[in-house]
Amino acid sequence: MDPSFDEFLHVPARLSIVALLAPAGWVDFGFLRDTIETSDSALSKQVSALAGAGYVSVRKTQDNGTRRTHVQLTPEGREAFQRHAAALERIVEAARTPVERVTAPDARTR
Amino acid sequence: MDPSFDEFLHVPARLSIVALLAPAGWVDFGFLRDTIETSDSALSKQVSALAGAGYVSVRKTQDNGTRRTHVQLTPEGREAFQRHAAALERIVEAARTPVERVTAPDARTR
DNA sequence: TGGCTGCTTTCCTAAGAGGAAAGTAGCACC
DNA sequence: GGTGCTACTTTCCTCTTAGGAAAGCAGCCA
Repeated sequence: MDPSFDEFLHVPARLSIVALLAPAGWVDFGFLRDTIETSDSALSKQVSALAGAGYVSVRKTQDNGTRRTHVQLTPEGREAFQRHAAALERIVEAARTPVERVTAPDARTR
Repeated sequence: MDPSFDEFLHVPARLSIVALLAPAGWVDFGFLRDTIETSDSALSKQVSALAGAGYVSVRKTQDNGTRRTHVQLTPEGREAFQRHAAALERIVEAARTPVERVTAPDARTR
């Protein structure tokens, strides 16, 4: 398989997080959770996993009273996502290009 | 999540099979197995799964001596794939479009 | 009848995802 | 300074699923 196909990023939960982060800067946890419609625990685990992979960085802030956690893609995370996105586009694109080596089972078929 | 995002098709093993079938007609089992570099058993299971979902049809042929199994996308399989591919493109595209609602943790951060 | 090819099925193990609920850190409030 | 609250985080557990290995099977040839 295409080496830039990133199985780790490919899982839906992770793909949606990273895709949402890609065009943004720091995004807060609650917004992420509500937008991708997941639970605190599921999101927290995925964010840790992404942070562990070096794909996102996490920052805690305190704006008088409210404490929030923000997440941002790291440069490596962005690159990984771009590579994976490119791999996906190649797949989708290849799927549009008729290929040879098709063994048509014709006549004496059953 | 986008309703046309097809989790069943999204798994890499299935995605590669379907993407390979998309531009082709009948493709034979051995070619499929060698191209996507998987095992007989893994491929057989995925093909059954896809057939069970109505996404592919399977045909056995016998050309004097050699017996082969061929697989083809069904119209539903093709549509499902196109929908999923479109969902992927929307994700990748959305990732390029800057989004509002980004909570920037600036100054008093830590 | 036995062997071979080309899948198919079974058996098993291991990974991983997510729900539920308990845990925790920092701050506000009294 | 203890209590509560908010905003996550971690643990525990269960369930699903993928794939390797190997046994099974069907058709055909010799």
